[in-house]
Amino acid sequence: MTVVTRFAPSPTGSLHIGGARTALFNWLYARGRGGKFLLRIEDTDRARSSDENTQAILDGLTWLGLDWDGEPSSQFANAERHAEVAHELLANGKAYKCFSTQDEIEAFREMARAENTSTLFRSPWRDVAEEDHPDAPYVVRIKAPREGSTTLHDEVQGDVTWQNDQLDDMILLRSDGTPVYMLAVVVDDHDMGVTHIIRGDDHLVNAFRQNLIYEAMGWDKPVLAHIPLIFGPDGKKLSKRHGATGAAEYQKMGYPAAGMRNYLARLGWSHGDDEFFTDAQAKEWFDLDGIGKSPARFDFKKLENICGQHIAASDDAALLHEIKAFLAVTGADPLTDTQSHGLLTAMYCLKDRAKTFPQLLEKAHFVLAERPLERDERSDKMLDTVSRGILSELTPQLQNASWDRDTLEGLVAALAEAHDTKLGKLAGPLRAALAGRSVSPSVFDMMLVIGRDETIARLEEASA
RNA sequence: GGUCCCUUCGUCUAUCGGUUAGGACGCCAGGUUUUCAACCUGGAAAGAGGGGUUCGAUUCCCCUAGGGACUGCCA
Repeated sequence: MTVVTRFAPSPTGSLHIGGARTALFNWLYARGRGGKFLLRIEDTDRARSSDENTQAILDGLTWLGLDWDGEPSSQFANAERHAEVAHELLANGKAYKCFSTQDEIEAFREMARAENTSTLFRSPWRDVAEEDHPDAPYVVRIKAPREGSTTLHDEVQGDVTWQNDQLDDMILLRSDGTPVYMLAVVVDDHDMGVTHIIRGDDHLVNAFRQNLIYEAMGWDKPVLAHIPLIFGPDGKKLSKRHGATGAAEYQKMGYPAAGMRNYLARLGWSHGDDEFFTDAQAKEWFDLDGIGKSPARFDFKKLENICGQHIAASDDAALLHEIKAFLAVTGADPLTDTQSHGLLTAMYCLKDRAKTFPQLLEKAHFVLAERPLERDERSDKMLDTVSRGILSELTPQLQNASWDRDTLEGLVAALAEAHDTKLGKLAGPLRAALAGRSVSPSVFDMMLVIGRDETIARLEEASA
């Protein structure tokens, strides 16, 4: 049997970080098994759904590298099919028409709340014969069993048992004939051939409601896996006050997608002691029984650490490509060809010192900037008269030196010795002259990257 | 309120009845060092509480506490 998973976001907002992880789990599960990963936009709430949000979700998934099979489907577009199923249920007596008005139901709930009794609405129309029906608007409700219990097996939560009298006769079709989410999900999942439903555990209770429809239609039930939610650093449900909740925000903060995938995968799932892994390993290792049952808190420190490892392990050209995309989403100026080329050349000494793209770019200033270099305050202080003098001695020596690391190191070391000081004392001013920043790669790496002419030009500029 | 789910170092987690309860991030101390980052060595740090079951419980069961989800003609 081919595995078919799906991610089914509702476009009432952009891609939430929790949703991103749900998508990731579904993607890993399908991709690791040669299965399909489908995307379904649950846009049946016409008032709150928007094309902009749908696009934002697609963009978020694309950024994360979670590619889906086929075209994303629209749940709203399947409304007729959903209604058809409801009518079939109506025809074979598994569902019924309920003429209770919303006001009546609300009045009942208020009373129930006041009396502290169950607010589950029991429709008086459940067993009323067709000929006694009024000519009035009605909703279609499913006939839920009121006795016994139902046990559902969940790959994460284990066996979960629910008393049937806790289930209400949920609405399938609204009084305007449109289908409701609970029906749409089941019909779509069935029609799309979904074999494994991996979703947030806020849907665990819904699984019992949806089970009613599977039972009534006699359909095969998919494997269930309800994964725990992600919390903010304070242990509360992740919300706006925690700062970044949308996937796009992480993209704008400059975290590499591979690092996000790795970190998000480790949040709630584990494979022994493995912390840092590639996509290929994640696909191979990912399994439902490795998913934990308790909610996990989001930890930026660990995210950064993992991201740093991924940046260091990345291919230079791929990194450049991703950095360009990062610049584009933040609205920064695109790199010129010269800058791109320089960044690529310098990548080897940049990528193992940064955890995010902004950090990498900061250290890349020496190769991105052009003369005259504007210096920050700290590096400006480095260039006092004494160090300027020493640097000016270096310039002529560089003129004919062989341009390799050993030679350059030797020259600077000798210069330091001549002035009865250490390399460490010279490195500061040298760095200031070459980068105009106090944070950068090794001074020798910088010289190697920008070359002899530019090095001399910058030194002359600094000692002028 | 009712129903359901969850609970190992600060955080993410390993353990599938017998371990000095392991790893990672973070933190602290020391080392290396050319800034940053990295690296090396060492260290502090956990089974929510209470009952059982068992020769033996972090592990199985129950209760309590805390947290969460659901309880819509939203998804």
